[in-house]
Amino acid sequence: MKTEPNIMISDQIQQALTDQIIRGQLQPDEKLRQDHIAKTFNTSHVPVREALLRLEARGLAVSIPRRGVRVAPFHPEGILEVKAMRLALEPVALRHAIPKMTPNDLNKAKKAQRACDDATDLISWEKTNRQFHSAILVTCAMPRLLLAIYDLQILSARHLLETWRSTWEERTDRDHTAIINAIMRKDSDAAVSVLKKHLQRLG
Amino acid sequence: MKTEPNIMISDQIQQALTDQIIRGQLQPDEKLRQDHIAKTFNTSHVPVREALLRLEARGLAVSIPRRGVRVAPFHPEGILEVKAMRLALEPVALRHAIPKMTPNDLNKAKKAQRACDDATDLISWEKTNRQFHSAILVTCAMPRLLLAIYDLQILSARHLLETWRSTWEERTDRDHTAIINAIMRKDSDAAVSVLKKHLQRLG
DNA sequence: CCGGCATAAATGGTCAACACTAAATAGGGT
DNA sequence: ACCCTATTTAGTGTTGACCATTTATGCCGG
Repeated sequence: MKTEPNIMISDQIQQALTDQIIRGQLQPDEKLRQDHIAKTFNTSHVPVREALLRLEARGLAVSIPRRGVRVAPFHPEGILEVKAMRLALEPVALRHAIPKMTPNDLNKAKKAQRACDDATDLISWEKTNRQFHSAILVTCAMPRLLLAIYDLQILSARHLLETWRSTWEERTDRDHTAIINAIMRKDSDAAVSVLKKHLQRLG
Repeated sequence: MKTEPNIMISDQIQQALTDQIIRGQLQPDEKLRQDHIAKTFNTSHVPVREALLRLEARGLAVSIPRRGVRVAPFHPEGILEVKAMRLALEPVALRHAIPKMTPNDLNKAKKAQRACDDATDLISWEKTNRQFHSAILVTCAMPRLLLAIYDLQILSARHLLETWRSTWEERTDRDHTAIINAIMRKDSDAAVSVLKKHLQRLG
């Protein structure tokens, strides 16, 4: 009885690197050298290659063959693009999710909302915020769509943490409560419309 | 003077495998064993691993750690999901593309349209059809969005070739001409609306 | 004949060493 | 001093071997 998932080293490396990139510990355009990273994880550089490959696929890094991988830079157009894609995809997920939501699902969403409002620092707020946005969508049961949205949210998070690094203040998000309320009324149109406004406000 | 692109073996392997998966030469759920593939490409299995990893990220394969990679199966829900995502994303790209289109871009789109109508067999039609759908969107200049759409179109193509394997007949696509006409009038609303109907018809 | 167990083969993940390329450094001519 | 070229250095991409785990095979008792 020991079905541990993700024993693959490259997964752990990927996870660690995404965190570091999101939080700005690895800065845009910084070189990601395979054997250096390999040393810090006590592995060879092959699993690192795989992790970097996946980071690239997810838009967190850019690679030039034979010339190495770098942390993806911020382009204003890139941010706009991510926003446009979230604006297109998240409403689809939400519309599919709302009719399927059980009371249990709703409770989880409410819990995520509270955790988000209770956050006292920027990085824990960002994390709980992402969890809230996922919580209201998971019920749609569309794995590919959810994965795409997840990656876009990661990209947004990076931008968010960068721009609000020091200007963040504790607050309760009225949009979130409005969305929850609309979901409780099973009013998809209202929920989607609030979500759209909410997404447009960021950035 | 020899700037050959794609010097990485894994890229070639990835390309070859996507083609084979799309065309059904590799069937759903078929096992993709690393060193077998490696032998057919005269390489070791590490570049194959990388190719498979990317196939998985693009939704063409599924992998279970320590248990290997298989060609992604067809799920009806999966098809629906891809359709919903294209329906959400392609209109965004089209709306951004139309205002930026130069006469040159338009000509390329028309050329792609003609090539598509002139296709005499299913697989060449599928290819030109995809090229048409890309041609009307590239001008939006949103690389991440275009990449996402590209992958979704690949997924659609697989389903398309599978379902129409023998029931395909030569024809001219009226939707395509309607879209082109709307683009020529710079009528984004009309173009998007035709595109949506067009995408809904497939599947 | 069947099911379960032990053993063998196959396959996946990792590693250390190699080949080759691009960048860094040093040298030499003007 | 400067620019151009040679040589060193660092880093990427690939290989073949290695170990661990999974899957197939064969054996045994029932």
